[in-house]
Amino acid sequence: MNRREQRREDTLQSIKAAARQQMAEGGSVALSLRGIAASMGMTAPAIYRYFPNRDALITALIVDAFNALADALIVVRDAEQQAGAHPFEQLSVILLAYRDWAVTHRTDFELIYGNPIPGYDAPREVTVPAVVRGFEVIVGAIEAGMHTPRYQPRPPYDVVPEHTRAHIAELIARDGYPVSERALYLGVVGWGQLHGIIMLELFGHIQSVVGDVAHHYHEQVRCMMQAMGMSPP
Amino acid sequence: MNRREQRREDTLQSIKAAARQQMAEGGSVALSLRGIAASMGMTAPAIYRYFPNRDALITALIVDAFNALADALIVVRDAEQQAGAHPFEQLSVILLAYRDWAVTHRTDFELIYGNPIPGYDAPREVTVPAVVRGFEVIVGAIEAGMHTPRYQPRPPYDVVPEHTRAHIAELIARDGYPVSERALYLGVVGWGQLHGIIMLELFGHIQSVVGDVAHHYHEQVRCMMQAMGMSPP
DNA sequence: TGTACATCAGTGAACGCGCGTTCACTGATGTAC
DNA sequence: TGTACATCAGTGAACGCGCGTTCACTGATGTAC
Repeated sequence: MNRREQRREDTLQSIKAAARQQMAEGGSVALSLRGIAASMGMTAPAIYRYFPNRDALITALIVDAFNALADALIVVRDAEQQAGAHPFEQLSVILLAYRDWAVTHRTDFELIYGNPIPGYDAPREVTVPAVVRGFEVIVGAIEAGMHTPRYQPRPPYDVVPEHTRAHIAELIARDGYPVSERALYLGVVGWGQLHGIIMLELFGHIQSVVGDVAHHYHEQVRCMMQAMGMSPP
Repeated sequence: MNRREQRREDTLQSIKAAARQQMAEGGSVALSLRGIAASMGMTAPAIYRYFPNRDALITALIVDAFNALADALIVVRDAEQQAGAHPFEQLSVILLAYRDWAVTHRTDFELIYGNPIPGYDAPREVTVPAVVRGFEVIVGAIEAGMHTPRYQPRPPYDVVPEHTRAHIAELIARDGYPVSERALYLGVVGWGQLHGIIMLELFGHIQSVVGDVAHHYHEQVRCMMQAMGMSPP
């Protein structure tokens, strides 16, 4: 990488950083090439040396966000593994990290899980693998924990509803996930439960009811795991 | 109401209908006074006879949406009550109606529960009572059911975590809700769980995992109620 | 090491567009006598 | 019932703004001999 390539890489990262800054201030719709360029002391057409158009920039931001979220989960998972934690302890910490990332990077989280940007269609072949990377961390911990004595199946989460089971089986076969149907099912059920709290928190609908949302979330992770039979030691 | 007043009322409703249509096509950010006027065959300044500015129109749309959602829940609640259904059956049907409204009025749902519109701040004194109206329907059914033998408290949802309990107690005292702490707690917990599924569905993140989302949601309502001790007859 | 040429990041002007909002106005609808 | 006046919905022109994108260009950086 010579000097020119280095500078190009630096500028590219600066553009994305400026874009994130812009989103932080006005939401994901506030993204504008002219605004980004202005905040960098450049002119708008310069951006076109780095991205063919606005949509390409948005796609890059989305992929970055999904990967950053997955990275954050992997980091804590690995740290827990190093420390010899039980998979269910890993899972608990991973789920807390999930919310943590969402609230500390709320703009990125809104970008990937909030309203789609009008006039922009995320190319699924690019985004789906990035989503899966993060989701696999959660499901992996569930799967690992299910093979230990601490997993005590408990109704109603001891069975996978037939209709959903059939669909999940297909998905596992098609994409070759190394997980059981039940682990994937419990993963998506748990994901849905916690995702709701995070969305309500991000958009300010739940604070007035529960007070400290971090506390409430932590409590719900605990309750959910208990209800699913992933009991504490 | 004379002819002029009638026409005024009609036009006002037409403006809001056109606004909803616009949102349906381009998301809540696509809302524009000029666009609305154009779709009605009017000129933009005419809108100012009905709303002092764009924000006032958005506020009206938000309040309408919250109320429409609450109305939808109340309608099914009342129908179930007429039919002599047990409060937990009412609750189940109410929760299904919640998702139903969200997917059939997805634009309105996004407007009230999705990304805030940049540059717009919803006046809380107007929106909060509208939110509460709907939430009360859910909590009311829980409260009623808790006084019947079909409620069998079940861990971990048999206790309200102390920190949250304190906050909820304050809220009940301040606003004078006619419900118990536990009913409100179970309400907000359940709301969070189901809200997540709806948001994931609306933004297309869950279909590829579970297949039929309506079916999955229905199943999760059942599981959640069972886990909370609101068992079937 | 020095020179000629190629590459390419960034500029500045321009395009056509849609936006919210204001203002002075026209013409229809309603009211008072 | 008819007339004079007030009310008010809607128009058309205009404002200043920011947007994505294009184009021909300048000048710095890198490469080949």
